[in-house]
Amino acid sequence: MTSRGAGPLYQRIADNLRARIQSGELAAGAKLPTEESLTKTHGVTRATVRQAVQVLVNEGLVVSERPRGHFVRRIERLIYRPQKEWRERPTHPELDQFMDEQVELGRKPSQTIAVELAAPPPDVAARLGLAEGDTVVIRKRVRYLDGTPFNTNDSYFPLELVQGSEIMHPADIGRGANQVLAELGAEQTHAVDEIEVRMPTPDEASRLEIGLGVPVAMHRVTGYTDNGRPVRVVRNVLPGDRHLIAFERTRPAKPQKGDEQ
Amino acid sequence: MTSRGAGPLYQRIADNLRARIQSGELAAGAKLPTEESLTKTHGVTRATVRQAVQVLVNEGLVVSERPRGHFVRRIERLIYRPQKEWRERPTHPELDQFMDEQVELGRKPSQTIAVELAAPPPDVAARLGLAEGDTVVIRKRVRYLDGTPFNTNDSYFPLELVQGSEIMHPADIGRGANQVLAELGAEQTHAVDEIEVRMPTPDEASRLEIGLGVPVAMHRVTGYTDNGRPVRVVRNVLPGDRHLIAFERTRPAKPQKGDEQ
DNA sequence: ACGTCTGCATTGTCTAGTCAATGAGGCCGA
DNA sequence: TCGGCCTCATTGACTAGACAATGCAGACGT
Repeated sequence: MTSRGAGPLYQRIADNLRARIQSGELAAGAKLPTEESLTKTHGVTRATVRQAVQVLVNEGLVVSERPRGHFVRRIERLIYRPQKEWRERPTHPELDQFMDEQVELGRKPSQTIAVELAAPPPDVAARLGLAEGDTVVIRKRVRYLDGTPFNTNDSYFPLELVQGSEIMHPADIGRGANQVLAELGAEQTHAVDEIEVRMPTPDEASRLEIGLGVPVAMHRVTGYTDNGRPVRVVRNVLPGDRHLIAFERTRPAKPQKGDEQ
Repeated sequence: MTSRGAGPLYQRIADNLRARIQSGELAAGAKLPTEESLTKTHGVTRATVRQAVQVLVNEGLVVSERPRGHFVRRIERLIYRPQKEWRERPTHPELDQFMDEQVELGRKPSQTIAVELAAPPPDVAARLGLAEGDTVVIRKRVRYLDGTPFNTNDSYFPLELVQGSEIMHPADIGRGANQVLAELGAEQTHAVDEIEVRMPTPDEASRLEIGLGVPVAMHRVTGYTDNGRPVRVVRNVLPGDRHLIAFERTRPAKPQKGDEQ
């Protein structure tokens, strides 16, 4: 009745609001009508209105700021470049490439570092060629931008490889962990990147202050030496509303037919 | 009371179920207790139980198969390799690299193709250097595996570039769209890949039969010729529960310091 | 043996309310 | 002028129901 179109009432209300968001009538940051007022305009109970709004929250379009109201989510993605690891020398040696880039844009990065010894999770164990009972050194970092958490960066190293090295010290490594690995005779020259897309676990959601309706990308890097030995696994958790992953390719010398990938 | 630990009742119930899933007590494919039985074991009304289950659905851990019950989601990810575009010659020329790989694993791929002329969406217009009022040729594909939709692959070409070519014909291009572009004097030798992580739009969700709690990766490729002209944009929509994006890197000749990216 | 029909368990939708929690803004006193 | 307190609008959590929709299995009929 209010909207033509089929489906349950809460879907129609959600469709109506979604359309108004996409059309720009409700711009990013705008306040949605209160639940109370929606009950009047659509002639349903508050429970139904709440169900409608919940749909939009789960789509990541709307955030709730209790008790101020519901607002259209603002999304600003910063560019995240996996390839930079080997591309550019940081101008601020105490930060890595990602954060370095942000400094140049006038933002204030910071990070926390913790080091622990523990058994590796199954995916890491498999990639390092270890058993799940083995011990790895884990360097856990949370990176912040302007005071809010931005992403996490957890590195896993085989214990025997980095025992006693700077990697086990919970402070920033100015010259980079790759450099330390090289000094230990395990220079990383090859890497496999994997990206997995899913909803955050409750742990991740709280560590990164991720709201409802925001998925994450898990960017996992396995680093290998020249002779194919895996020497580190990094797991980056990137909230979807804050990152745009970008990389570049140039066609190899001898081209072959390729279709529309 | 039922579980120690704080928070609202529905959260505790959700936490309880989540723990049982992660511990393996409720394995992938297992049926959750019915809402009715959960009301009894936790001493709450059905509305509260439903709220708890909804949390798990939105986390992507649980699917509802009405009216059979709720089940622990099965996840199987296939490896998706953006770099393959230029790497390997397909053994089945009528399919592209991604599907080709699946044939080898004994799965049955198929696809639908539609071609239309329309104005480009803003992100595509920006990357092709066009105005939003211009016209582009859009080749829309949906790829299926064993009968269920797997991902979508929409290519955008400037109209003047491909006018009258095979690209405008809604059938498979055996030798690949890249080859056709080359024959038109616009050989693609460089590409920029971007990956955006978000919840699917309702359109995407229905086109790909994506359930609640499953995010997507939007993999956007902008292809350039030798002299830097953008000649195509491809938008791949990859449901997160079905894909693992993978690519490889080798360190360039002159190494520079890099930190733990 | 085979199709059809019917009942049923289970989830989906919706109503009508109550009370709690919380951020913001205004009021008031020092 | 400034800090603290109070009010209030709004969302969050929960109860107690009713009825609809739908796959499946078992009964039934041919």
